[in-house]
Amino acid sequence: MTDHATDIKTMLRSANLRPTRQRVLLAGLLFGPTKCHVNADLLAQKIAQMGEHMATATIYNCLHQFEAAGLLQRVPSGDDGITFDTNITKHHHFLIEETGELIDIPFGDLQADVPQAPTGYEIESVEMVVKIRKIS
Amino acid sequence: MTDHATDIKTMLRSANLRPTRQRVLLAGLLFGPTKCHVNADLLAQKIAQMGEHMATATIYNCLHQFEAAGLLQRVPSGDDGITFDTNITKHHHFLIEETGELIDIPFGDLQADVPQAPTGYEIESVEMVVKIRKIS
DNA sequence: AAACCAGATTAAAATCATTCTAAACTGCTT
DNA sequence: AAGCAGTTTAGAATGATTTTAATCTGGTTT
Repeated sequence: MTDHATDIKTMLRSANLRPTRQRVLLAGLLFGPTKCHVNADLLAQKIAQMGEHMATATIYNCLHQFEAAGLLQRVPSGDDGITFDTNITKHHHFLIEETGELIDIPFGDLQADVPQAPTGYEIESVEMVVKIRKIS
Repeated sequence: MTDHATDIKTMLRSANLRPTRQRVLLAGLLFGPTKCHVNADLLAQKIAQMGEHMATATIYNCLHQFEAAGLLQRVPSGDDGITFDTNITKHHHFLIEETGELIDIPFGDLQADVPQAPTGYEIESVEMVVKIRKIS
């Protein structure tokens, strides 16, 4: 077994997720060196390209489990369904209007003064989306 | 006809929307003095409470037309469908995690330094959502 | 290494908000 | 009063996500 596969299994076990064939395959696609924004459909396509198969429900299950384990973050998306981000550091996003594509904004580039939460509430997260469009 | 109804018809005409019975009814619910966050379902309920009826498609049609006319803004919502805001001034939102309820944050309370858009793109909007939850 | 079982995967059906369709209606102009 | 473009409508369609209930599998115990 490659070191990479070992790392992934270790990561999954640390998250209290049994390293099943399906979770290892998905984690391999998601947790490489390159950060990316994905949805269930895109992953299904990649899996199909590899000649593999996975039930749609399994893809959703795994994504939600990875999210619960803090390995993924949900990000806002234009209109189309649920999008996850493998970059779990604090950052914001450009959203290209025409295509729905997301681009990370490093956190340092976008400082915001957050107001006090209403009495009795605590702030959970601050998420900024800067919608942009091609200059015509 | 009341002045209020006249105002609404004028508003609709200014937006190049014929003041049909349905649009006047919806506009009456939406464009009162109190700003609010609504979705199609909530409006259907209010209409039912008034003893009126309107096709679901009509509610969606009108909301999209009002949005296109700049009378409404779309706002991010937890998970549940499309939400519109009758407050069309620049402002951000608290989102209560447990309930999905939105609370306006006056723009002045939340200043952000927005980074330059990628080359060839222009900034369309900046939208910030501060997720909060009840202190346990 | 066989048995076992909680947890995982699966195909297919269900859900449900939103959109589409195409037929009937209505505000406005003539 | 007639005519027409624009509206509304009920009901069907869509499509992403979730549920279901049966089957399978990783890991532990014997």
